[in-house]
Amino acid sequence: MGRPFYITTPIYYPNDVPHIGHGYTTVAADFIARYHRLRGDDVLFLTGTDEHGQNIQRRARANGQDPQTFVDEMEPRWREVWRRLEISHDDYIRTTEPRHAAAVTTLLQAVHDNGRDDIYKGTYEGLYCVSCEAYYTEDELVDGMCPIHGRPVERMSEENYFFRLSAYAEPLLEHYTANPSAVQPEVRRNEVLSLIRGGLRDFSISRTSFDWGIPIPWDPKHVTYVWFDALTNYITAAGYGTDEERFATYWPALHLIGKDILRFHAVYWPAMLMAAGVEPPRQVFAHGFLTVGGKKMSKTNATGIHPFELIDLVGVDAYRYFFMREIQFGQDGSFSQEALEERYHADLANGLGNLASRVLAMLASNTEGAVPDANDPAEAGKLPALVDEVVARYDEAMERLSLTQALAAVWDVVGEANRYLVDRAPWALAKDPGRRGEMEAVLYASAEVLRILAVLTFPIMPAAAGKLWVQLGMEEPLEVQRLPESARWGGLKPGAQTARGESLFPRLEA
RNA sequence: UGCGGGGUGGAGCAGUCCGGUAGCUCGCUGGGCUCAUAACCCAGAGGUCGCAGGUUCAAAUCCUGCCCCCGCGACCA
Repeated sequence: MGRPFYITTPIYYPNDVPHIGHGYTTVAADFIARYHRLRGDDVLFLTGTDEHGQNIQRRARANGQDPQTFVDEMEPRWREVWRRLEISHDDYIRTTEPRHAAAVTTLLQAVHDNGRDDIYKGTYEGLYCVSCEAYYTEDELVDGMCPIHGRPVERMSEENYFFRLSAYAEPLLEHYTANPSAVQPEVRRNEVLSLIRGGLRDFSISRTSFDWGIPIPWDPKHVTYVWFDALTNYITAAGYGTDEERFATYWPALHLIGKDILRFHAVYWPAMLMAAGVEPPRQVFAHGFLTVGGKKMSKTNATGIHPFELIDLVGVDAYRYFFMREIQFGQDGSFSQEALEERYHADLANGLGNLASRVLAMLASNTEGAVPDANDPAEAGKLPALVDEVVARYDEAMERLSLTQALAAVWDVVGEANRYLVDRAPWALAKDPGRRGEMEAVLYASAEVLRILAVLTFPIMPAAAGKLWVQLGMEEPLEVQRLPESARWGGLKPGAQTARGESLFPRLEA
């Protein structure tokens, strides 16, 4: 097994409707995970659902269901989305699983017992609706009334356990000073540092006002509240509290998140782990948000687009490619169907797809589809050197999570391959029997570059890369290819039988 | 009011940290090619880098002030 690499997405709320924002995070994580597998790393890629809390309990009740039945019914919609987006997670966690209760219990107990009194009893105050048996925040109220029952809420207080976050400002600052890459990109790191310097308040980690959650081990009248439950999923899946060997192998993780939950991942979470004597995450990377029509995507302004709408339009490969290529990973970016279609045509149909089409067509008409025995890098123009350089740039960009740059590098090869064809004009060479050898060398180089492109695009476009791989007559599965070996010039075997097959990216009909 | 992001050719963006010929994609104009998904290749037009000062031999890039747009302060990536 190779070097361990653990990557996570946030866990999603079962009752949310999946939209392209959720898809964005998860596709990015999948791209990174697949890339690391291509490098030969021992990857653990985790996603899942966050199924506890008063919100779930409230909604289940409104549905006349018990919470477990409710989440059991809602949760499969998420797996369906991930299945259609070709998400290759190795593990899928539901916070209602027994292994998660075990990890949360172990973590809480470890913090509780750390000898520094980091968990203590305090009083929580809030606005309470007796009918819902739940607290609301000021903003959730409608005209000062409970949004569900329309009845007045009461200011109530209850005893809660609190986590002494305030004690961790210094340790966190030290950690982030010693590990500048632990929060990225740079803007987010600065944000976190100023947040910490601005002072940290202890936060409440338990509730007695509802019971849909994991009991506090030393005081089971209390259930664990939000963050101590949700964030812990990342170590649960790595084996914390159940499989120490697995945990030692994979932890610490790279957490991919949206910038909205930065504070919890970069402040609360590492502090919780420090308090329990567990190593903080290796890196928290917060990407930007998608905007639609200049506005942040949200349910309220009806800009929440379901991934299936777009998959049906351009296919899953183009879907995945578009978001990673169009939007500088880490920054906000706008989505529009026009941009999606434009990039589909420019990069995929006219770019890679058409390149494959012209090369395979020339092989079909000139060598009956067989790869000519004519590997001669000297006849391959700039391609072999460019491929080497691009693979290096690709690696370097992926390491920095500059996903957009990594893809741009790969498309430099597509551009050069198209120029190479015009330059060497194999269709003209084919008319001159005396230049048969030269034509074969050019066709070999053209097909070889396609083979390498299939390897490089596999992490972002697994289905299309696989199709191209088969069209090139490759026998070994694409899944077992490894970088950098598989990107070395000359891997295409003479005599292999290529086939034109269907277009990789047919033009969209207007 | 507070915090954060942004204002660069028609559109969308990179470059700003570590000053020194303003770059990419799309679109547009002209030409080439005809293997290919009316695709591909070449050339060209088009920008006083939000505004005003300042520092400097030199500023999109550093400093000061101002204007405009957007997001956050919601258990929505």
